[in-house]
Amino acid sequence: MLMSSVSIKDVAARAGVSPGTVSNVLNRPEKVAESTRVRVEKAIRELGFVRHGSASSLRAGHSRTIGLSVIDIGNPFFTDVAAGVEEGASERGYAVILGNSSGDRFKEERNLLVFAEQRVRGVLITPAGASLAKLDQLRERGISVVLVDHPAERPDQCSVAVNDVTGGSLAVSHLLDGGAERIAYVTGPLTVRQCLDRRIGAERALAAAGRDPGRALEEIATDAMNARAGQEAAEKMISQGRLPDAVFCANDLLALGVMRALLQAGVRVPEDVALIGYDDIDFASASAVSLSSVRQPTHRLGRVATELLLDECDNPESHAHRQIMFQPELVARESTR
Amino acid sequence: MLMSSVSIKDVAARAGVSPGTVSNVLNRPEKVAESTRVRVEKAIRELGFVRHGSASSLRAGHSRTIGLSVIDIGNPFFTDVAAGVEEGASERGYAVILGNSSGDRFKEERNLLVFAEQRVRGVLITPAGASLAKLDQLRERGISVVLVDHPAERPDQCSVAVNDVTGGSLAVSHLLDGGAERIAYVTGPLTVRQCLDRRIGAERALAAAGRDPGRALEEIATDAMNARAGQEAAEKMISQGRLPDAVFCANDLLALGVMRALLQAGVRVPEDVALIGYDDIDFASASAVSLSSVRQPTHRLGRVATELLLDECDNPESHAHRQIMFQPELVARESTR
DNA sequence: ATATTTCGTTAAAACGTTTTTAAATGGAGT
DNA sequence: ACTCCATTTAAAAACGTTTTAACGAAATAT
Repeated sequence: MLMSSVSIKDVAARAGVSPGTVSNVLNRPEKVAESTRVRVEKAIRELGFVRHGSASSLRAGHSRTIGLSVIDIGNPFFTDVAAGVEEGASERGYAVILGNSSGDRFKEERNLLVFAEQRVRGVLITPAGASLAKLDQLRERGISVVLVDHPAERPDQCSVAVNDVTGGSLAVSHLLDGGAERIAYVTGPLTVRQCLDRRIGAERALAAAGRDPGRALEEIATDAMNARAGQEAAEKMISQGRLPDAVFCANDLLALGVMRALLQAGVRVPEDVALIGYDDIDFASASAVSLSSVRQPTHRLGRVATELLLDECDNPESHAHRQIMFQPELVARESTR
Repeated sequence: MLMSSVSIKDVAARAGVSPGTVSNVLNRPEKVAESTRVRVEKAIRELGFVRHGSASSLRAGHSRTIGLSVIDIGNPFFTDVAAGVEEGASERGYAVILGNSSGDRFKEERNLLVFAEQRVRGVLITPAGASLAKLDQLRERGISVVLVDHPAERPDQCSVAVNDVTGGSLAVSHLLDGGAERIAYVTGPLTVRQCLDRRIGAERALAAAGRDPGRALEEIATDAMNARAGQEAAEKMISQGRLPDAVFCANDLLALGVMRALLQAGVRVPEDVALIGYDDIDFASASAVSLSSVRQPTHRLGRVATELLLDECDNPESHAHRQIMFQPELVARESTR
């Protein structure tokens, strides 16, 4: 039984070298003679030595952790992103500190504070509140930041996003192709950039088809972007008796909720009302009527963001800031046949 | 613009006190006089001081982070657990380091190593490999461990789980009530305890109904527990032309895959084949035919596990190890009508 | 008045690494 | 044998905090 902590000194003593040499074995193995290296490695194994990350990052000035702040860990979209991040980070030996902001600006700031205290190497964030100023404070502290699913406003920062205007256009063009006249847009708060951009895309598609966005598009904003909110929105539409020809939802969770409410009320999808969501989460194709959606390269989003971040951390001077914009893709299924 | 790092010394200088006093303000505010406290707090605010977590935990001997290792972050079951964990941890000022083992023993051990390096205060883990010995090594290092969704074998460790034997019984009894004669059990690897326990429960239900488990229950094991694996399993059943009356799946993801394959092949659910899953993930009720399932208190699982862990960390001597076992609950929907 | 306690504060020593500087070692060239 | 250089190791100084023991001053008791 190895008690509490065995330090680099114990390893050094056992291997008959100095602590500095052990450190070199750990961090610059090429600098140390083969024979001593194997001796040290043997001692490390025998003593079960584990490097003390705090001591290491205290002295080195930076840790091997990154912070990830997402808006809703319960949403498969963010889960996929998180999986991509975890994959990319762990491959390069970085640990991921997870923060869930729940779209709450206050919680988001608390996450950033925790990240700052932990002296994370960098932060990946899908910004929820207007905390862009806080992010600059992080940068001033030497913590790199990459925006995820949010295009950077300035050229001196990295970001990874998907073109939501295009996505909104794709969705609504598709509905128009199917013959829709009156379209409802069920969305989360319009302060959320994604929701706003997708609406802009929707309006462009309408305009391009010669329709008047003011008349053809009705907007129903909810306070959350989950299935419950979608269901409630649809129930309200139904009880008011003003059903549109088609519904475009700002994400799949909303759409699944809308679908549930419609089917329960005996409204046929897509015959009475066509329905399209956004994100193409795994479950979209398994729903009652398989759900048309707009697919985003979610996992890649997380992966690429992580690679960008770690590149910025590891090669600070050669690093060129990039704003990457992926393109979404229409996935037509039964709900818009 | 505040350059790099302002330390406790800078704060001390500004407030005209010693560094030790600043530390006291941070950690034992009651020990320091009101007047100096406000003076120090003012200096902290003005300088934008953020405590250096690494230095702090180096000296104090423990950090304010916990590690969470889950089997599949893409599975809503684990996502819910993770959300519960994040909630409980952040409320008490702890950061969560996320590790995804993907059911891979090797990745799991790598996660534990990262946790050990970060000197996390404790670890929450849904064990994937047979790394129980590794967990004892962590305990010897003074890192508390709470098993999540896995009952502890020994009384000196904490665990939080849901009774899977009961759950398996509930599911199969329900299928038998619906008139099923031949039942298929679509499961992940039987080395996964949950899968095994649920089968044991299934067999008990059969025995209790006077059936011969050897005849009435056919087992189809897959290598993963996601929708794709379920779909493939069902496709194989269909192509072999040996369809059972009912299918019990070890989780909802498998069940959704099975449902997709069945419906695509023109098999009616539940008329031709009844279907029940496990976990009652959000999407179960939104699927093509709403899915019957066995509900687990997922979010609570994560929350309670975190509370147990932090209690053990904060009150090491008064802490009593507990093995908490929740009871699952049957949720009957269309797929078993 | 002095002795004792209490309270608030400080100085200094850790914590376990990394990094820098200096020293030791050994081999080649003179 | 001697210098010179290259390679490898040793020693010591940081990094920013927490903590212990000691201290002075004020408050209370003798």
